[in-house]
Amino acid sequence: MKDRKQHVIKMAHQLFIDKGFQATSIQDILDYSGIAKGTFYNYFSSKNELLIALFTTLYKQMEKERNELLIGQDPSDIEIFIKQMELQLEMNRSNNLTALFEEVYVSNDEELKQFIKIGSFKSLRWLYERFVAIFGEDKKPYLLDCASMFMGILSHMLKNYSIAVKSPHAIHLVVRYSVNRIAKIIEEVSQSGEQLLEPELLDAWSPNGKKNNQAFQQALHRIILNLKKPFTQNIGSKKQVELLDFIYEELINRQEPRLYLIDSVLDTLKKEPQLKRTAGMQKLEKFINEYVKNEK
Amino acid sequence: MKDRKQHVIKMAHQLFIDKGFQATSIQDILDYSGIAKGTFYNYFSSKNELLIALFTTLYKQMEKERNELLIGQDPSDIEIFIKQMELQLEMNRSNNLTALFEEVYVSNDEELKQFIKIGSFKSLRWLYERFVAIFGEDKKPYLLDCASMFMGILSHMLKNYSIAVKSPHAIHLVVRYSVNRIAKIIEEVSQSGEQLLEPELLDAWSPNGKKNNQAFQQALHRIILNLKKPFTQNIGSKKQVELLDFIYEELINRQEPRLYLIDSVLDTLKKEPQLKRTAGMQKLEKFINEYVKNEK
DNA sequence: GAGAGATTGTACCGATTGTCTAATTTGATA
DNA sequence: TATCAAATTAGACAATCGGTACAATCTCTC
Repeated sequence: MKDRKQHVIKMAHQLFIDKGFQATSIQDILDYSGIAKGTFYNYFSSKNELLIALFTTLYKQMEKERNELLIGQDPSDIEIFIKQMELQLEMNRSNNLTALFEEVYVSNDEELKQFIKIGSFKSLRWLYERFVAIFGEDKKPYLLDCASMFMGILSHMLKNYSIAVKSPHAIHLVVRYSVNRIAKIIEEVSQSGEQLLEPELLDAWSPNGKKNNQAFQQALHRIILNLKKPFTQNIGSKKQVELLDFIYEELINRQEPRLYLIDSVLDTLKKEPQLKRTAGMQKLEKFINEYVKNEK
Repeated sequence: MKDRKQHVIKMAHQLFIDKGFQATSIQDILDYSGIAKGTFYNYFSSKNELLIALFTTLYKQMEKERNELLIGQDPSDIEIFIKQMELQLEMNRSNNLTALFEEVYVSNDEELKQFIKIGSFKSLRWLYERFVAIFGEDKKPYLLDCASMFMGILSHMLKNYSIAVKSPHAIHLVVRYSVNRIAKIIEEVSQSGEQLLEPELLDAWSPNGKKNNQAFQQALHRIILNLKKPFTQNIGSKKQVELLDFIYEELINRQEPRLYLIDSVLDTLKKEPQLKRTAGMQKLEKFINEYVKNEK
């Protein structure tokens, strides 16, 4: 069951690499992975959901391998950092991730956009924290600027250099070049004192920012409690209570609430006669849209 | 007639800004600009063609205004350059150009992709030439690297700063910050001597670079003439001669040879018994790959 | 072997791009 | 002013796509 779903993801990934995301129709995926349409929509609620599932597996794998490079090593060793960057760029290349990203970045699906935005935010944060470890706490005020610039230098130089030179060492050369540049920039900005982005912004951007807010937690708790009421006496309604608790836990405790899961659970709950079209459910949806998805 | 077409472009532009390119259907454009579907397809062969027409007008306007800022001014004055960058970024912003670019960059339309690629290449070249004027001829070997890095720094910092701070001065601050950084980088790389991109690459990338080369034209002419030989006496073989002439014209006269067309014509020609697997055909293919596609 | 859940195949819906055509309007010329 | 070619219109139409619905079938577990 689980491996079958993974198999579909894998086959779709292959098609996306070959033809691109938009150009791959669902029928292509069905044919290529040998499943029926009904099965597909049993696994994923849409083509975008499949893409999110694909991204998630790739992200996790990348994070795992990237972190393994650090085990037992000195976090301030810049050579380790270079290896990490090379690993990530190499994975991007072999999975055609940059192309997929760009293709999807401006999609019409709000959920997908959010997902990508969170992904790029996370890698910016990771970069910032690595910079702190490498260049020292005293440079902190400038390191978010520098992380952002490093991303820009790296991506642009890699793109242009790859066009110019077909070399298997492109990634290696560009990473080293970019690291040399950013090291000098860090020296320079910490002398001139110029700064654009305060590192505190990371907390504000973080999905946790809102969640650490006391008012947020209380409001959510109140809403969920209210919705659970009709079920608390009825023993047969354990499932609904569990679903509501799940939403609460996911929003409060999970670093990155899986919005697609929450949406799915909301859908399930909305099918419940006792919740369908109630004011409480609408309030919950509006609340999530407002404070978690930052919409409306 | 002409102004009517321009009117459609203008209306579509408005819709693209409001809803995005993908999300705007042709029907939307028809309704909003009050024309019939037939008229639309009389003006543009597709929605992508319309987008290219829109980009073209915006490009021209941007180039015009940007160059006007230089009239009667010192080209090495960095303040003028800053004004030029601000102008371009401001136009990007007000026209939602960056979003449109990204949305379209990975489209499936080869022509559209080529168009965008040429656009970004042109602005890289412009930036390089401005840097030469500002930072001096002696820095030339490093200025293509720096132009590329400047683009990266600028776009990433602007994106992140705009997310962080809703300020009308965002563009102003980010441009100045980026210029300060790149100025120091130029000093630094010209001391360390590190280089990735040779400025000569600009000529190789340029559509005109190779084509203005006398040797290129003569060689191509010789190859094509050679291939036409078997057909010149036979009146029934007009088509093959026309196809060969087409390739020649397309490569020599067209600013951006439509490679997909040429490939298609080559395929057709290769099916011709008199050309199939001949040394001449192979020479032509190799020639095109080498001098036009910059491959192998 | 009975039954629940997963899977299949297929028909169907609505939206979209793009083609085609017959009828009508416009505009320049004689 | 009359004429006629070109431009424009309205809409039917085909093809494709994402997604829904559902009855029939298969698989696995108790």
